[in-house]
Amino acid sequence: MKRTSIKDIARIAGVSVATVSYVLNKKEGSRISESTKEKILEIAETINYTPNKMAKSLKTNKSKLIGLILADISNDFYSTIARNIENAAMKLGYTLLIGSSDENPQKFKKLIDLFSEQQVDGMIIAPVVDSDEAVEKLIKEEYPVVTIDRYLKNVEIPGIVINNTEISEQIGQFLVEKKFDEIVYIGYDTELPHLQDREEGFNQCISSSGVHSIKILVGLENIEGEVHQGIDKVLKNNTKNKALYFSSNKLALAGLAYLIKNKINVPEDISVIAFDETEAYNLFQTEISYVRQPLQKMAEEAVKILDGQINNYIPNGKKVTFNAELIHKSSVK
Amino acid sequence: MKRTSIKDIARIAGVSVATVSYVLNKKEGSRISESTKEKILEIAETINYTPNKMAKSLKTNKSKLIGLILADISNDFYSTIARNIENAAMKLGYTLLIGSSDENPQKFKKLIDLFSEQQVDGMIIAPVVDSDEAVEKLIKEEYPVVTIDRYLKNVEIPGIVINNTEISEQIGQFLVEKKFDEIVYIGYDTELPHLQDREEGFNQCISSSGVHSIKILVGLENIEGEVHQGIDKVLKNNTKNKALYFSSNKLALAGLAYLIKNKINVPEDISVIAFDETEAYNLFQTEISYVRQPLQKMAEEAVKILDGQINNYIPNGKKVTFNAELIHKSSVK
DNA sequence: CTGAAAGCGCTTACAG
DNA sequence: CTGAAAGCGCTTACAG
Repeated sequence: MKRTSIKDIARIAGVSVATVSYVLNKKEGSRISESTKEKILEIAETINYTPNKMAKSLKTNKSKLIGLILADISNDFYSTIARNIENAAMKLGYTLLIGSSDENPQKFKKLIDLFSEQQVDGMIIAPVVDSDEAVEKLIKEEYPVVTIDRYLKNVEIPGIVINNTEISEQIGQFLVEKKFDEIVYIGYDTELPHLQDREEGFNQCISSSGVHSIKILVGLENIEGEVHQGIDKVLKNNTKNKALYFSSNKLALAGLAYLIKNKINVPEDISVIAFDETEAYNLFQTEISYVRQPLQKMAEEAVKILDGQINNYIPNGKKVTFNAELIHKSSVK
Repeated sequence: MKRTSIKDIARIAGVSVATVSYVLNKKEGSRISESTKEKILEIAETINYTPNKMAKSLKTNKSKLIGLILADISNDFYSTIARNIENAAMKLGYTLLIGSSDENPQKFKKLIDLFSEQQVDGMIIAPVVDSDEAVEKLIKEEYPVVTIDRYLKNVEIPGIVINNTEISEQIGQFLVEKKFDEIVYIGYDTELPHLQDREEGFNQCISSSGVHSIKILVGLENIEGEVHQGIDKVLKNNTKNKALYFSSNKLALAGLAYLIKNKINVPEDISVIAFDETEAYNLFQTEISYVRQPLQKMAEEAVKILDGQINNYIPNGKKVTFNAELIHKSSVK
């Protein structure tokens, strides 16, 4: 695999590499005669010239590469984000490097290092627990970076967030008004701020309502098992009207799978509401009420902000908040 | 964002860049005194040195970048492949560039061009219809490339395939033996060879069996609509025992959503079998019988072959066939 | 044990 | 209208 270079073209055309570079970059400033222009273009075509973006990057200090770090690209939620970011990035001429952190700070840091060594112009990241230091370093180096889905409590960094607390409060309020005897919050036992926000939003409105409520907080190692166990316990007690609020699509998937397997009817036996959208809901016997995040807009904004930082349009980006929306279906009685 | 270079280290340490390079690369050949070695490492640490892989690539002609082109990264099936490839690639020190073709040959070609300009060491691709020319060009340039999921009929190219024809034949055979009065194949109206193989495998065993069978072949523009329409038609006629064979997970998702929405019971009213695994099946009222592809092994092999090509271990890779497996659940009566 | 130098494939002021 | 030259950040034979 021998690649042709600007040099080859120059040699064949009998001109300098500078001339070839000018022609290939269509610079209007220094005009080259039509005849040599044509000749060069033709030669480039016939010898199958592919520009070496790395060499260009080295000189221009712009790679047109963006690094994307998510928790797990095989997760529906993140792959949808990835796809939307891909679209937005491609429109602006960026190519995407992707990596999954698996909620592991070491992996996360490794990806940041890899991406910066690879000279990406910027990164879009979903930071994990204990990644503050790694992200802070990036910020200190003035590396263009924007968060998505998540944020960090102690690091000032531009990013896309949603109204986690408020929407969760809304859900709580909605369930309270429905007069459930027991409202169950299913969430993660985690320090990720955006998830804590969801929990807190829920707490706030529940505690003031006096409705009986419990929480199932699961670890990352055995999500399905703990969700099943938790729901099991809930079902065993004798309260009449119960509602489950799953605070992520992964939890919802685990929970709904358990409900269907055990022939628990929704919403007759128990009501359900879930965070995030997934095509999987369509296979469930009842249409699931869920929280929709405007993922496309969020992705577009993330890329836009990042691009702004890269080109110094925005010297100091702030957080941009999008509003998630509660979509009412029939899974709540 | 000013990045530090080997030069900075050299200047501070009072040595040449060559020496720094040797130390940083831990070359044993030319030994540097322990004292300067330590000094250099220490300086690198304190000035927060990040090696510029692009500059290295330019010199060494190896980027440690792999390009991955799939149909749509937001699709469950492809994102699982992507994740497995990511894991395998990272293990070998590669970073992943990802792009979605959307079954569009122009986009596909665009991605190939982008990736080669970005100097990826090789590509793993799921070629689309009418991409023969673009792929052939790659092959002619001796560009390391391996296909996954799909293959091309008229281009010799190493790749990972599964036994599409045989497994589809098996499914047909299985359904025939179950004595269904009508067996419905739901597939794409497409020229993608691997999908044609599935159709053909089905055809072969059905035609010889004499069982009544019909095919619903849908276009890419309106998958859900056409699947719904097709199933609707099937349900309207009076044959008793019917079975649906969805030849991809996307088709299955569309079909199952329709069945559940219309309260058609599986397998009581109609039996179902589907290609590919997806977590979504877990939300369906009946456990779905499906074809499992060994995606992890396929991804690992793809990366291994590609790595082999990149390093010239394997001068001329062939296709590697994996066997898909029919997982029996309760969706077939 | 260490350095000077060439070169990877580009871009871009500058000179003519 | 075009070219010589410097330089981006590295690596690597070669010389000493």
